[in-house]
Amino acid sequence: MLDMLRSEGNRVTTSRRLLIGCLFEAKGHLTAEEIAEDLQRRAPDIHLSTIYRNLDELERLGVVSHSHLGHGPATYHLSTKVHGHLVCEECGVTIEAPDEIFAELAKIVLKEHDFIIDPHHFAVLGRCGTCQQRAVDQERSGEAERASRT
Amino acid sequence: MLDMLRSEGNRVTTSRRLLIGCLFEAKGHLTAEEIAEDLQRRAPDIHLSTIYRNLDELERLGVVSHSHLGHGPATYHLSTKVHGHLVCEECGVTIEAPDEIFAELAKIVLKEHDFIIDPHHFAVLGRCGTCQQRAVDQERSGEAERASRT
DNA sequence: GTTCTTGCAAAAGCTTTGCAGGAAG
DNA sequence: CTTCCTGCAAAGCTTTTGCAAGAAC
Repeated sequence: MLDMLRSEGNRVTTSRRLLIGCLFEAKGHLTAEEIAEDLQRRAPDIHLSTIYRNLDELERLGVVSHSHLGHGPATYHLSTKVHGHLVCEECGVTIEAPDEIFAELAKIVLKEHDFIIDPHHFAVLGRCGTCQQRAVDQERSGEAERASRT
Repeated sequence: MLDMLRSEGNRVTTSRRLLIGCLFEAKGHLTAEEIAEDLQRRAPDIHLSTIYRNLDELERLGVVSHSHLGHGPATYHLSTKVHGHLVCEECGVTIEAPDEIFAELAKIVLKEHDFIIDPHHFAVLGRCGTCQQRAVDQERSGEAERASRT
């Protein structure tokens, strides 16, 4: 990947080496801020703006992608690690979903709208099982309360 | 809807009347800024922050929703008008999609992840037919150029 | 040496908040 | 007359940009 940078006329610098290392090791989804904290442990004066610039560059080269998992900052990861996300609007939990779940949607949308979906860029929001259950429970206790008042 | 506001202890004010009117007439997706321009034609000193506050309030009451159609500002509309969106990452065109296209995805996700999706909040990004075609054409002319150089 | 990168500071874009005066009920 | 709303100004958060000093090649 460093060679790839070089061959495009880009320089191989400390911040880029560390950034790429960080992305390789990363388990999940890192925001620019989180990446900054990580890199700054090894090189304290790497600046956030440098990280944004490097992420942009790597994204242009196609090796990095970002996703939006809800309101709040974007998250970055290697393009090789892309996958879909389900994010609960209530508690914010993020579920990583295999791409197969989008197969049918992709097919329909291509046929009906001549549109190729990229199901990774934006998460699919909704409500997780736990929060559904909580909503049901609250509904029930609300009913009980109303009943007890009569 | 004005009665609904009143019954919740909220006041019916000029800005709220105009805001609701604007949302009823609106064809598509309006950003807060666009709503502001519209209302200010009738009441020049309605402030953007007032609009944000009113939209939040109406959203809390469940009559307004917002969606994110890409990078850039959120768009607001009556909850009765929600629908899915396909947005081209390249040219930005927005296609309104009927909800049926999400039926299969919803079913799978519920079964596999006990998760109820809300397919309206975030658009589905991807590439529209026109931009696909353009990419193919460019690829072809690139090939031609490379060939002519040999 | 030339060109690309960086740190810093500042600004941009969208949205939220504190406050004091004003309107709705 | 009490409570809620509003305009304004300011700040918040994420991301981008201009610039001059510095590093990679």
